[in-house]
Amino acid sequence: MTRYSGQSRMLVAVDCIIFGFDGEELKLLLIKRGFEPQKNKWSLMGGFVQADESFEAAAARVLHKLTGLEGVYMEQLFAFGEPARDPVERTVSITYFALIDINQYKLQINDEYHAEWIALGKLPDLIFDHTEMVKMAQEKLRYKAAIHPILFELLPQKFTIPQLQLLYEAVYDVTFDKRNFSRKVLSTGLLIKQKDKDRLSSKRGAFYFKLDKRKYNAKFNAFLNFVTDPGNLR
Amino acid sequence: MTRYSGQSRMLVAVDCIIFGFDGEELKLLLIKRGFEPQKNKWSLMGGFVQADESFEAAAARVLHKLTGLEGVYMEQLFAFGEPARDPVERTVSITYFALIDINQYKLQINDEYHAEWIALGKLPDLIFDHTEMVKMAQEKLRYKAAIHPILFELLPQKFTIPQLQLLYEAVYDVTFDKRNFSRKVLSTGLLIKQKDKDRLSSKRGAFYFKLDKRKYNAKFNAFLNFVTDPGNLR
DNA sequence: GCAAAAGTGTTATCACTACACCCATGG
DNA sequence: CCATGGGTGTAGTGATAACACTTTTGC
Repeated sequence: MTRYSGQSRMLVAVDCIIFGFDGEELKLLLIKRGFEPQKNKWSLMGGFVQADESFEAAAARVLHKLTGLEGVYMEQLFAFGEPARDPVERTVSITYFALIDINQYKLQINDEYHAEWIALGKLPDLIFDHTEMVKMAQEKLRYKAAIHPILFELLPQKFTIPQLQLLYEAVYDVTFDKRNFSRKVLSTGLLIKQKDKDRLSSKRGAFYFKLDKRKYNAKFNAFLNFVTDPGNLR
Repeated sequence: MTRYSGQSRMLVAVDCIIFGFDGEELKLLLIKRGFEPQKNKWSLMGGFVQADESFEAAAARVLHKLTGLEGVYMEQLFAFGEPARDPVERTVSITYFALIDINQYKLQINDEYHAEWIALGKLPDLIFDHTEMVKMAQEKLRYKAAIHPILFELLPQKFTIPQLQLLYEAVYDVTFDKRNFSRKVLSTGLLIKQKDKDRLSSKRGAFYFKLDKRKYNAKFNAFLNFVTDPGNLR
């Protein structure tokens, strides 16, 4: 037996929802689509899965092609498969969301795509069902970050507690009490205080911290209940 | 433009991980695969996605064909796409997990498939990557049920609190204190006490409860923290 | 009348919230 | 010397966990 007979075959693509944080806002890395249909419309970065390629490999390849980065935090989000989602022909999209340190990709590695960081609050119309994908990715980010310490993936290796707080506040669109916030993060034991300070954002300067990678891996599942009511979870 | 050129097209299937609870154990509804390769090996119920069919529709169709049921709780689990996962030809599998009231399908609607309920602890070898799918489904069930009241989907409309407790204990493989358990479930306000009792499982009899459907929908996202440490979440 | 499961209440501990002041520094 | 953001402590409240006895009834 070499083939299943009488079944239809479809194109399979991956699309990447790439999050970054610039210290103020959550942003997405979007591109201008390079081919028809909808050429030059805003779009997620994506690509077709090759015949001998896994989804993860395809997503990593696509992300690398755009940013030059490897080893990025990525997670499968959802498989989109409405029959008419791509008007050209039936194409299934396996979506991945990625969290990257925005400082690792401020310069355009590859300007073939005209990529830009765009704040989540100011998204343009996107092609096909990409807006729905983004919405789902944002919900999943909120959901997951309430339970697991994934937001560190959006920060540089060395970061301050006020920076971390700004990030959580941007993700959930709330404000936290800084005393309670710092107590809570520090009580996880995931942070290692550094000797040096960030002197850019204040006169006094704020101590840098690093993630304790060992504990991060060990406690990834124990970091429950970070945000009490993260809104619309799913 | 009528086709994307130079890309390979793949078969797309859905596979259903169908959970049931018989009052003692969590079980899966498995079938004996009806065609080559691996004919007569244990397998999840699945089928190819048709040219004009969405994934959800395909999963619902497959579930209905096996059980005769409609309107079942289903959720997309994960897209499996390793190039060699099906030795015949490249086939992508979009998996769905379903929670059904086992009493709705005790009789074989369709014995074309030789379906059987098999306890999670006693699973046979399954074809392809179906064992991995089951493992992931079980993890997701634990994860999600710790946060949302989905386990009610596994019970009949009328159920008792001791039954519900047995279900949670089976899902997490732990035991709970019955006083704390009943206080906690009742405090959600999701349950409506009935006038009649279940007299089968004890001499005294236990009151039946029903789900308050309105509150269930409203509080679906507020049912956090049911289980304190549900083990390996992801 | 006894075995078997249902049902219920109290106390101690822990985690979370709210809230206000001092510190270090660059200008 | 003052404006700016960094850093810390306490008290009140609510949720959770541990724990034992009484009730009902079929046999």
